[in-house]
Amino acid sequence: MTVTLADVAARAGVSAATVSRVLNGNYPVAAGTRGRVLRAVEELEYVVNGPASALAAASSDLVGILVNDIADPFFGILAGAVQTELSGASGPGGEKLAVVCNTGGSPERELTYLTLLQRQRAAGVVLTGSASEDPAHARALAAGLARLSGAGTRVVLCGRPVQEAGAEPESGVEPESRAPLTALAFDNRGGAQRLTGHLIALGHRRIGCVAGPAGRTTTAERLAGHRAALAAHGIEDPPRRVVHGAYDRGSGYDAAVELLRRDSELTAVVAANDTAALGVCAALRDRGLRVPEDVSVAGFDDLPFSADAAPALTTVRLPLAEAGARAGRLVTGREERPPGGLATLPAELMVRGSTSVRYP
Amino acid sequence: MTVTLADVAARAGVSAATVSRVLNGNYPVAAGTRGRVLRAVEELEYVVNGPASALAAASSDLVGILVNDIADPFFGILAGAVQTELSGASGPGGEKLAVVCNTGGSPERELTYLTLLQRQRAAGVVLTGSASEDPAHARALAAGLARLSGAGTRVVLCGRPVQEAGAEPESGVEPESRAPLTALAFDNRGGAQRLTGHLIALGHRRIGCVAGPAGRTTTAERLAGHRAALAAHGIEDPPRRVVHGAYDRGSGYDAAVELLRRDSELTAVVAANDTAALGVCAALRDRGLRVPEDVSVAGFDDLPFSADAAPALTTVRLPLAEAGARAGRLVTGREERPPGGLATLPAELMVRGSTSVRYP
DNA sequence: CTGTTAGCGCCTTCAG
DNA sequence: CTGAAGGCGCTAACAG
Repeated sequence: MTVTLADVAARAGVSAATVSRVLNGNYPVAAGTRGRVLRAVEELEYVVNGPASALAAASSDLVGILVNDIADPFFGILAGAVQTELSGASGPGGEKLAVVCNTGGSPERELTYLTLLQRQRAAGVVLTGSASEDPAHARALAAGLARLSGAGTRVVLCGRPVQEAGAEPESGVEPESRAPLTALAFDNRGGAQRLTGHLIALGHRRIGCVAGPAGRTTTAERLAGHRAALAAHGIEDPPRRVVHGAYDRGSGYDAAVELLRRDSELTAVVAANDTAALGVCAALRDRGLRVPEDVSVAGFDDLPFSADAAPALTTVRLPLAEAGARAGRLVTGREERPPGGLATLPAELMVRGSTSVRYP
Repeated sequence: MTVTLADVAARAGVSAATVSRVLNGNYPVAAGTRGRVLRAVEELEYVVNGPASALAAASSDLVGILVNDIADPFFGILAGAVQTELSGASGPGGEKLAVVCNTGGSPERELTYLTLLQRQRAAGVVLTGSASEDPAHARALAAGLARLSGAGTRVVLCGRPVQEAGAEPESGVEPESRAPLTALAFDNRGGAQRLTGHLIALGHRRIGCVAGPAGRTTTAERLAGHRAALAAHGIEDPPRRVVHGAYDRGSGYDAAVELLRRDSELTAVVAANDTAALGVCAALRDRGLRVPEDVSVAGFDDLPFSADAAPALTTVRLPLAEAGARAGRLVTGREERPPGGLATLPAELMVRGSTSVRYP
């Protein structure tokens, strides 16, 4: 019914082995033979059976990309950049397919997807975004990644701390068989510190913080940077100035309302990301406060729409496209892993209209 | 080395077939036996070999999603919604994996991905976004989709016209073997017509149009709606009032500059989508024109950030999440296909601050 | 309910 | 440079 390698071989008057060789181009074949085979492929509209070759060759051309939420441009940009590099991978193994897995930030789903990808014998996996800080999950994740590595899958962390990278699940495992992890981290801490430092320089002292979801590494890193800036200037930082929330507009809105309820004298707010920052702005406006005249607001990530918000958002730019592209090259083995397996990508302060000197 | 079904069977003291049966849960197995098998699976950390089972069962659990650009929230939302439904597919075949393919709007890449997905024996494919209007590509695409359908892959068009749906590549093909295509279309034409109608009702007569990329179905549909509204009111529509461009901010900016160069008396501009509309706004601002006092601007799609732009964008809301979710259910066979295989989703006019009555 | 028996379609030594 | 043969790991009839 469906045409197979054997059909092509018969049509071309050669053996199946020869057809396989011209198709994979990994072995010398006479030009004439190759031509006949290729013609037969065309005529029969033959399409390789991926599962069959994956089984025989013990390798597939799937690459998994784990993201919190593909609808969020932060991850969309990252995933798109990875994907672009995958399709450019004409080298060893040719075109790879990107399997995008939405974890929704759930550690359980993260593990589930890791297993699913291992089941597919994925050639590589890129984990993006923040990780859970829960030790049990960190351990389970490290074990899962070790199993993948052990199976020959390349693992790249992108925009994640390296906590997993160092995990050594079992001694006694032959090191050669384990591809080492590679990590691309963002300088969240430094970026946050510069951002809050910028607000302090503008005269702000009562700075509210809409932190990201609790228990996640990215949240912790950015919060640490924020606090470091405050501490460096001897500014007190009572716990009531920090509210945790998700990375969406509604959370930003609610968090801002809560922060104002706790302290109506705030003159600035740093948000978990740009989307939340827009929610903060909306909440302020709804309460009759102007941005930045009454309250300065800052975001994080510098997503494309941030420059078009009104006022344009002061934020911290993360090199998402570069990070994704690099992760894509690393996971396909087209780029050498950085020394130590870890590279930190810069976070650049972008000063725009949503922050200004404190007026009162 | 790597643990197989046979290992699990040995450990549990049963045959490989039995292990397969408990794992797939598609055949009765005694509770006790099942327990022993499951324990063995745990102990051995056994993970099914996807390619092997796909080969034997002649089916995989991969679903392809073709998008123009996953970094664009329009597609991110769509893809995310599809994906969410896939992981909820615990029914027949269980969890499906989403393979996201960025075509960049290139018909060639579209065909390439279709072949790649056919090679993987994908369980289904969802094609999103606009299609090329070129007849040759339309034909090639129809042929490709027919091949997929013929191989048992479910095909769903989402936010696409049905031109492909009717294609009959070869007579003589047994109809039963071809799963029929299903299409979910947006009412682009109606939405555009209402949008331009809204501007006309506000007194605008010289309305510039930043249309999407030329030669694409979505562009054509929206432009047709725009023109229908103008025609309905007897407003002339010289060609110079329309400029084509991509769906990004820069294109919107450039197009606006060009439109103003051609006619500095414009009082309104409708853009290809929200992102381009923000570019239009930026261009107007840079030339000292206020939105909406001097020029009204409208977008399309109603992406999340549109409400936070300044001024908030008047636009047309497309039910992206609903469409994606439905496509996900259709492609996994969890929802009946609509009568005739085609459903049209409504496009709702959202009036906000970026459009106002024409101030002469 | 469970074991046995054949392949699924391709890759990969090993000869020639 | 090409062909023949075996097996990758699993599923799907058949028997029992």
